Amino acid sequence: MRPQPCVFEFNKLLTSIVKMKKLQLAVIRRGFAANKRDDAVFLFRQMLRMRPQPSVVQFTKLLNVVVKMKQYRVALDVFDEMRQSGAPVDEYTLNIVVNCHCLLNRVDFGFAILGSFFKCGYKPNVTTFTTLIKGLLLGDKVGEAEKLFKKLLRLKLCEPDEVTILTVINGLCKAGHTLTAYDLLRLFEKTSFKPNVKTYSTVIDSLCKDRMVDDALQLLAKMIDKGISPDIVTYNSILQGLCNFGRWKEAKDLITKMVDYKISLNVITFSILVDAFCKEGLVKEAEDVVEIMMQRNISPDVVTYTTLVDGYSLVGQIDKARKLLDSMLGRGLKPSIMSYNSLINGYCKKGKLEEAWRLFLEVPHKGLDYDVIIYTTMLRGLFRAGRCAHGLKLFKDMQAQQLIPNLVTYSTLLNGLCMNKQIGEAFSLLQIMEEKGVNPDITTYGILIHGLCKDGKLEIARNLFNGLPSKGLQPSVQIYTTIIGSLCQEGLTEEAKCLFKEMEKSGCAPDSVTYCVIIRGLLNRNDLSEAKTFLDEMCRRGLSSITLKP
DNA sequence: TAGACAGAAT
Repeated sequence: MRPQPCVFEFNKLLTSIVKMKKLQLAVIRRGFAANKRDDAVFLFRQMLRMRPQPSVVQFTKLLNVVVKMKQYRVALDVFDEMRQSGAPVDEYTLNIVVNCHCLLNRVDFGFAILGSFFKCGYKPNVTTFTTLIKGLLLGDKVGEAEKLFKKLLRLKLCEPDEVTILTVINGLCKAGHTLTAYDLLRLFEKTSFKPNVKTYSTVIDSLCKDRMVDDALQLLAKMIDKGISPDIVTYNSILQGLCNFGRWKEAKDLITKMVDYKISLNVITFSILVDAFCKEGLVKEAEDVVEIMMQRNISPDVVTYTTLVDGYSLVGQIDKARKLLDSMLGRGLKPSIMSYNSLINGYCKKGKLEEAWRLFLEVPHKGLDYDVIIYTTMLRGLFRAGRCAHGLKLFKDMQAQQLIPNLVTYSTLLNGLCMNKQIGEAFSLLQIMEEKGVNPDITTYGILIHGLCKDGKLEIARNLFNGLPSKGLQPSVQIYTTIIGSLCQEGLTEEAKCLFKEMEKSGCAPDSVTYCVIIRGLLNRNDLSEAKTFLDEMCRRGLSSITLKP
């Protein structure tokens, strides 16, 4: 097996900054990656003992390695020990610390470090303030970020640079304020803070992700007008936007254009295409894309293969999914937690629960940490197989592991309970989730309504349904369809027809399933003419009619 | 201190 990233990083650090043979041996003999915090602290203490003492640059490098491994908490622990032991600290070290606090969503602690700057005789610089702005936006504190930015200009605390501008725009986008970011970008165009290609690409990407692909295309035209050439990142964002909304012809044309403009397609470009084909269930085409990229000497990465594993799982080709995942190690790639999730999901869908469970238990032995999603996948699998007690135990286990169940986890669990006719338990759980501050959404209510209807508790389902508007929720097509179907089953076709009309009036367009459900209900009551009216209406609307059993 | 690719709920 190849070295894991953390061991690799530490070894790089050792060879680059710690030249003492004895220390290297000690560290290697001890074995890395047993505990990231301990390893970092151990290395740091060894450095403290070295004579001559390593410089501040070397201590800072150690911190940087820990940060690159995304172990922000560990980096802060090491920093605390550094200070207590009187290790040298400079403005670079302090900026790293500010960044860690921000990435841990504690921008307040980040601001507190400003005091340390002054105490140590340093001045916070443009990096410090840019990092703090990033931290504020990470916590969706848009107003405070704006205030800080203006303060920098007013008090001339530092000169914002290209990174500052990008950080502000990117922070707004990632906090879900794409249109604010867009307006600000247009505003910056008119000032001396000219946005660069990265800044334009960020907004283009965010517009695409927010379903505003046409606006993204317009912004692309505008940046070209201003003489800023889009690069591979810009095009990849647009490509993904087009693929996500089924605009295949434009996606194909974009690729042609990229080739014409001599933009070299990279592993991400191809991964986007693999993903697009897989989501459509076209795994053969996805395989072809992988083949083409290899012919071009572009190696598929963990994401490319994981996407394909997910594609195979989606279409039920579980053996191919397994083989591909197993082949990753041989190719020098370490499957991620997402790779395992996709495969576990595939096994669960195939009903191969034992295999899924075996794989789930293997996760820690692969050097990976469990996350909320993989637990949710496994929970779904267990409940689907009717193993409720096991599922509930796993739900407890995940919380014992400090993993906080989210809306999807609770909804999955509610569905599992409902499908196993444990309606009472489902409602108790609903109360628990609300107490924990997880607010049910329309999907959650859909699950409960569906469960109640399936269990013949139409009255309770209707009450829940009627209460949706007061919760600020608009019933979905599926929910209307569920209730209409249930009414039909009870022979209440008149009521079903009323609800159908009500649904249309509320602006919720019935789909082919809704039509089929009501047509079947009418046929069962031998109301042939009424059924024909609905059938004609359905065809008139261009909805494909799925087979209707007479 | 800088932008683009993958996983869970009816």
